[in-house]
Amino acid sequence: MKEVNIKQLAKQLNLAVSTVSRALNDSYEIGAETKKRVRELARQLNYQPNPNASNLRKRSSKTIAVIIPEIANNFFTLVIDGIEEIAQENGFHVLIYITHENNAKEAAYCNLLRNGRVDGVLISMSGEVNDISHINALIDSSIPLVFFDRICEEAKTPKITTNDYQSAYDGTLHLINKGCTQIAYLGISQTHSIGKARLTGYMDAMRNKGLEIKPDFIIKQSNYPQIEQLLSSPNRPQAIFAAVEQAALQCYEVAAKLDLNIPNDLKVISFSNLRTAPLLNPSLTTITQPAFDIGREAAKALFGLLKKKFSCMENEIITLTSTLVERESTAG
Amino acid sequence: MKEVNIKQLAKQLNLAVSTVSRALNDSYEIGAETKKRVRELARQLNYQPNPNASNLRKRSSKTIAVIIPEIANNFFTLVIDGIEEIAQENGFHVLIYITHENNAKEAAYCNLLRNGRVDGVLISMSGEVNDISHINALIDSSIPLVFFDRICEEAKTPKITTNDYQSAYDGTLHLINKGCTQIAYLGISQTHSIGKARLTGYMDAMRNKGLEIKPDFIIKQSNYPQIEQLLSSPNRPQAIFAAVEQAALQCYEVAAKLDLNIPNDLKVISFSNLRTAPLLNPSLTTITQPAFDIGREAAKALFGLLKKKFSCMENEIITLTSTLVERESTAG
DNA sequence: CTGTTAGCGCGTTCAG
DNA sequence: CTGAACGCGCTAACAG
Repeated sequence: MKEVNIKQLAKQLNLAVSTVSRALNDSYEIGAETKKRVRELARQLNYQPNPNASNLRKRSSKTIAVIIPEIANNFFTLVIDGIEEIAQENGFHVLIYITHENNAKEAAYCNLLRNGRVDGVLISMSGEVNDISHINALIDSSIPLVFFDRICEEAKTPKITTNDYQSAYDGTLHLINKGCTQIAYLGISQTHSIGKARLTGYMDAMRNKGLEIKPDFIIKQSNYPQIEQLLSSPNRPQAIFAAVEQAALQCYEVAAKLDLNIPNDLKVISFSNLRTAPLLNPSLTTITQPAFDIGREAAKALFGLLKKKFSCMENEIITLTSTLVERESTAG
Repeated sequence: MKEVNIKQLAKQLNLAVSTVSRALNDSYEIGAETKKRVRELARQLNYQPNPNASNLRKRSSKTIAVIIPEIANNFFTLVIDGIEEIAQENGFHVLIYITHENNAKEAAYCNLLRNGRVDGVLISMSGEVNDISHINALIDSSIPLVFFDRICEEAKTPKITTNDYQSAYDGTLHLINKGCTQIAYLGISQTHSIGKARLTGYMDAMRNKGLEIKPDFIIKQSNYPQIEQLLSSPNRPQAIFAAVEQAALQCYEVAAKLDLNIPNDLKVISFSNLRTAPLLNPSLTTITQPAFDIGREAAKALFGLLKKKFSCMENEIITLTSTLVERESTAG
């Protein structure tokens, strides 16, 4: 109701609007006494500058956008937590856009961000096709951009990622060292960076240990029917390498249906980022990404670009490390 | 780089700025032919109206804010998912603010939102003290507000909540029916609505079944030392009622340290909202809130207010229902 | 140190 | 149906 603006402040103080503006922005050319008076009244009237007017004039919004494929997912949740922390430190606002793995939506959102709504963008790409023209459009509009997790190799801009290849390799090795030779791979999508890296890590580990890679044992787009077929076959795998938590979840559900005991009948290892690890089923071995730090690093990289007024010029890649955790202490 | 604005469009089309503006906004007073020409060029030049200018003029931002105590928490994650879905349908943008249970931050954020940055606010209150002057300030600025989960009883504005009292009551009853008589309560904070409701539900169930409520068994601010003391005592409880997932987590960690077997030595039931339920430890019985729907309902209520141009006038309460899930099928 | 003036990019009168 | 002019609230350039 009472939309108090700078003009009203000026009138009440018998000052010019610009003086008030400068006082509020702590300009060096305003007397201490005046500043005090201005601030006093501003606080009293509960004055809040209109960000639209201010942004329009200053051509900066103190806002960043985070574009992610999904949010009901512990990894992205923790990333946001990290991003928000850094944004908060820098006094920035955070817009969230969820693409639901839909490339068209991703493109639409990028377009909405091309004109002053945000100063920079953090993005983890959707799994759908890889038309990256919307990314390029953003870069052309000189909006600083940082990729995390599901990165776009081609783009000349910073990227934060984890050692997906290596941890997939290690995870597979972990199963092999437990005596498993028949290991199946469950993925979700192969069209994004991490899908490829994880599958390759799995395959290389198998190959280097002289194990056969059965085509039937590789499900790139994990789904119930295929998992059920896989697990109910007489020569089913001894172990599952799940590239995403979702796949492990499906696996557990199918195993329950088929009365398969995990880990006795079937060992499962999965990428998973639950913070509530002790509440996890002890039969599940997990590979956990440093999600919170990924968020922090991505945000830091973006603010680095913003401060240097550089935009998308340098394309360093920061790689963080995941950790493997086995829970069942003394099973058997 | 190429910040294309409406003026440039007008020049290229040999039209007045106002005509272009009207064409883009599909005004009835513009000819079909002109509209087509304008849109053609706009698309071609990848024109995107500057939202700051537009918002300033229209006094509306097509943006809502979501203020939550934390995000590394499945409940809030799912709520955001629901909110984002409805926001997306309405073409709105979503700003996220995390207070980390800090009332001062909550107040600061509310103040930032008082002047045109957003058209409405969805909030779940921090657990700290209950100074709600910032809430009232928001309402005074006639910014529509909707509470969810951790509501503020006093505020005259819509509230979305779950049947916390009843499900805490039922959960406690569940433990009692399993033969437990010594049941401890672990909470986090009593200063918000759900803390009170859940504790009351627990107490009423105990009382109605004629069971003693031991003060030692009620830990309002769950923490490791107190849980450890509780569980290592010779007359420790037979069961734990955890009002939040975090408390259950602490409980599992302490139990592991003390070599207590769950559920044989200790039964645990907890409010918890993991979507990946099958990956949960089967010994944990959970009460799950319809988080996604809470988000959707809250957002719908807010958009209802926005459309009617009402702001905070009606204060209906929508109550959704949680579900209790026991996992261990045939333990014993 | 302070006031005056001129836009930022857009939507919206008011004329034609 | 279209154009010219004004102003949203604020900051920046130019005076004094």
